[in-house]
Amino acid sequence: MNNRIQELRQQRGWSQAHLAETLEVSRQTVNALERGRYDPSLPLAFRIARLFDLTIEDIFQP
Amino acid sequence: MNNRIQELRQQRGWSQAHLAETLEVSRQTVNALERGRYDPSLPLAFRIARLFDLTIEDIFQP
DNA sequence: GATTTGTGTAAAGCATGCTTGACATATGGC
DNA sequence: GCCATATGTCAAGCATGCTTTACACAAATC
Repeated sequence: MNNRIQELRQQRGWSQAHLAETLEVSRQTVNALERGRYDPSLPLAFRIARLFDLTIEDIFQP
Repeated sequence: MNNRIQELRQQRGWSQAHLAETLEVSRQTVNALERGRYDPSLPLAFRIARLFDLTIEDIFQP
């Protein structure tokens, strides 16, 4: 599953660590998601979508 | 996380077993999701949303 | 009364999501 | 050169998602 997390994060000038704090996950989790190592849980996908003010469908492409 | 899976399934007159086959998961998984025992993975949430022709946000409420 | 269909649940096991701690590398400022 | 920041990765461990097998119960049909 592809996602636009890195693109959306960089648009805002945030580090992976800053995004991780905001989402209340570890920095390693943000890194793994951006690199496509695994998909987020549904609750985390909702937090990501809300943070960027987008829908889950806008950010994740199955 | 609440969801409308049971409502959407019953609107269509489907059994849990039929929905499970369509989604390519076990009947126990459908039952667990409807009863709120756990949330689906993001890929499964996408399959559910597509099947009912709705967005993930329409079906799942965090 | 026996059978079938639909639903709920439990146990055991494997796969995935997420954690902490640690280390490596690159880049930029001093 | 040294330090700080940012990123990538690994290992071990715990939590969650999903499977198969199995059993129980209710309602409908025969």
